[in-house]
Amino acid sequence: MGRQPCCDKVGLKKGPWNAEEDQKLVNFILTNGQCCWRAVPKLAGLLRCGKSCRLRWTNYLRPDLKRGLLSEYEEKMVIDLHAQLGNRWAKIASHLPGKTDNEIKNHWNTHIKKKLNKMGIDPLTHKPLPPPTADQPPSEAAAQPKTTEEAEELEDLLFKDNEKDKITSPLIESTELLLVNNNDFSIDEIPVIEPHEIMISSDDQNISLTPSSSSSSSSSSFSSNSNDLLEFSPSFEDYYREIMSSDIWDDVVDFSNTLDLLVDDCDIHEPSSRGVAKHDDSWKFN
DNA sequence: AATGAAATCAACCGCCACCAA
DNA sequence: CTTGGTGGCGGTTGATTTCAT
Repeated sequence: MGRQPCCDKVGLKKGPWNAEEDQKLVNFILTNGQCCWRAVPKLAGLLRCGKSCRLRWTNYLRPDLKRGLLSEYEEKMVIDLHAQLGNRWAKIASHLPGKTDNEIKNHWNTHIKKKLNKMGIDPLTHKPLPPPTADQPPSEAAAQPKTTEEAEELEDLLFKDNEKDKITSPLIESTELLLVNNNDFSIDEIPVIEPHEIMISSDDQNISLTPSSSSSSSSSSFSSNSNDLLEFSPSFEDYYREIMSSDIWDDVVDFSNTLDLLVDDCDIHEPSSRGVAKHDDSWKFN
């Protein structure tokens, strides 16, 4: 007698989601909110497991997701948080608005791990890897930094130099706090970024939202030294501030109405002819 | 252009924590 | 306290894409 499956898997669809399924799920959740994932597939008319629906929503369809690669300082945040928390991806993701645990986990495994290895840092312990022995000839994977550039990059990644490139983002201040008092700082004290402080990005442009009045005592304005940050149009900023200041997640129906407004103003590109809704195919707003 | 290798990432699986009965 | 249901998490898989030859 084995473990009872999370749901009746007979006749359930698996694998990649298509645009039609996405739409059904989004429509259902925007109309009814998130409740009882087990019941969602049936009520939404999906031949999916409830777990699969939850995962699809949280990792891909949620409107507050910020898709795309992690920015440089988000990557730094991940490294630093990982040093404190280990593989607690959900916890790490909670400090990076718009990013999912899955995304961060994937990014860690595919990019950051290699990067750290290349720089001679053990991604598990965040300590320098032992120098190669005779039995263990040097490999590229565990090489110590050789060039000045590599050493500088390493330094950047590990936040050793707080004075350099001082960034006034609330995100970075959180990390600086953590570094200044690394020994006794609890990661749970890192302030989760408030909605009005969120920086979101779309495909080709990043959207920088300047908080009207910052809740942070040390940061009165949001700015970044990153050149790819652009001020977004006031209309969107106003819109975004409006929806984020309302209790959208307590009352998803309200958000649905707001989204309708957005949809009215934006072109939604139909998913590509490919059956699988991958990345930007499903819901692309102009 | 063809092919195999490597990289990427969405999705699945199984375990665990929490909560209500 | 025990049990069953549910949601959430982290590890892993495997299909797809990209790169190298």
